[in-house]
Amino acid sequence: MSEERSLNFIEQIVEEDIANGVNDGRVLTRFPPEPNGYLHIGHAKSIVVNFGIAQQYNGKTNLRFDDTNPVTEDTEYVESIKADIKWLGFTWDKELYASDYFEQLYAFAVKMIEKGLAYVEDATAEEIAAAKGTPTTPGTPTPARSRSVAENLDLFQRMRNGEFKDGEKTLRAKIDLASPNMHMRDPLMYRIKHAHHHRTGDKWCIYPMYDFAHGQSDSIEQITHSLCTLEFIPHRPLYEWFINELEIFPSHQYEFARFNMSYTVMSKRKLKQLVEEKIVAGWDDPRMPTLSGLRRRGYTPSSIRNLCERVGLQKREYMIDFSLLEFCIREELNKSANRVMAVLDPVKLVITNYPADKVEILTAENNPEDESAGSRQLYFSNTLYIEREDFMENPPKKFFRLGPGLVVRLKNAYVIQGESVEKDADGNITTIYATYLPGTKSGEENSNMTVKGTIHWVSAEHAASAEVRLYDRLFTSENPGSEEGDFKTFINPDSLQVIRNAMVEPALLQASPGDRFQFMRKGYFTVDADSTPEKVVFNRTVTLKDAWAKEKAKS
RNA sequence: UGCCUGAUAGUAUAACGGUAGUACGACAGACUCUGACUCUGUUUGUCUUGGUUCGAAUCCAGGUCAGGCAACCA
Repeated sequence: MSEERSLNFIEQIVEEDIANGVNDGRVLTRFPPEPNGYLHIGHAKSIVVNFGIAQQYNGKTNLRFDDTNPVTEDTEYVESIKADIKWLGFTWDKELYASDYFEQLYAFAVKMIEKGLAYVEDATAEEIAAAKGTPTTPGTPTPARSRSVAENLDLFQRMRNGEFKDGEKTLRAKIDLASPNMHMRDPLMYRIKHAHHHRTGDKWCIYPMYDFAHGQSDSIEQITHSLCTLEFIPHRPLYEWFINELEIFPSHQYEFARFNMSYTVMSKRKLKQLVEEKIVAGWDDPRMPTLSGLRRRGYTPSSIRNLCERVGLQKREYMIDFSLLEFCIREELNKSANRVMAVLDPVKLVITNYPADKVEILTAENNPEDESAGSRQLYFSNTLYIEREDFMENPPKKFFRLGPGLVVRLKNAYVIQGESVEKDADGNITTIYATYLPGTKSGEENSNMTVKGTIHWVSAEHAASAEVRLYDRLFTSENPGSEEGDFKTFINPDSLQVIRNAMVEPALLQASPGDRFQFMRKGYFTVDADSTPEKVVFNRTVTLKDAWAKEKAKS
């Protein structure tokens, strides 16, 4: 067979661990989203990594919601996250919540206090920050740092009891105020929030911080390889310090570079802003990089998985070209999507030498890339709609379409020759007149005559009207998140164009939401959930590559 | 200024001391009843300076550049 794909650095670590009998060769990963927003394509990368590694090495993956901050989290997000993971094609072993461990985490905190490694702080956020020093100057202890174990135990119990207001007290680890790693300068373990939690309700008014919940949850679940993104590297010493001092199962953290893509933003905060300020229609707006948005746009789960795998896994930061995502979906849809004809910007074409009352039924193959896709029937008559841009009155040399005297093939039908046009008062073409060449119908004796161009069409009398939504990139800047100022100033004003009266093959009236088609010469489209029996709505997933557009752009 | 990461064509990735290869993009051409698909070809790269070695993208040292870290966010 072909040579093996080389192992990425995580696979190397896992294989080494298995070879050395670490955890008896057991592999258990976890995907730990915070339920405070919808999953995006960056999360897909993390899902593919975490679930993929486990699958590869006979392991399992837990889905664990990192729900330690009640004010931002909600069950709406829990449900969407679960749906998106399933859609991507992955199955988790256990569905878990960090909030399931609150009692255990509380006991861990008590243990830290008893060991003299945690204390209740009285200082405000500002005072704590000031006393932390700077990266180059050590911090200074607050008076609370020298409290007795007994007093800390009592105070922490009273924090839990609700005797203090938000922010009045915190629990801090007692580590090293002079550490060059700021995360080791007595980090917060617990804070007071009198807030309703989406799962524990009003049971708790103190909640653990990420650093005193994540690693401990990993350990409780006996996660073997805790895979996260680069920004958690400075947290690793703390992750290990807590596990070590708590003397609990030694999970290990490994970090990989997060997924970035050009012409979009990936931060949940920014995506949320787009939704809340109604710049997009919702989390599943087809322009959003969310999984629900990509789904509605027509992207397949396999195209997204494929993209994640192509990108690989490494520690250096990167920015993926939008064009790679487009390549992945085109590659798949080219093989699987049935071809149909849809005229997005219709202009009437009358064939003057074809009988006005005649209707022919022609046969068209559904997918030249897949014989098993079969064929369908098309109505042909003397009055058609063709694409306005497929006709030019004064065409340049390389224009292989219709014009006065120019010959072109109507896909699956006859060869025609352009004759004349009719215009309205403003000079816009209202009707194009042409003649057809008898015997040139697809399959007939003269059908092999060579013609430079082929255009798509629909029979005017038989066509159905449809709404088509053309999407383009949401931002005009390659990296809007890193630009100076408000990222919203780089919104692409033309990211959505709605066509209310496209003319399509009548059979498309029967299509269901989620169905995918190639509109010949135009792109790949999917049926939107907004469709009704009277009006089908199509979203453009991606255009076809367009050599003519490039040719035009040159001049 | 402290600590931590990292650096291979435009983008992304491979080569694990022995010919710098692949994909996407771009460009040129062939084919075409989709200016699609497919096929062929072209272009462009090891951050830098030293060192080790018969031999360095790879090992070592210095430098440069980029990113991260001083939330009661995760």
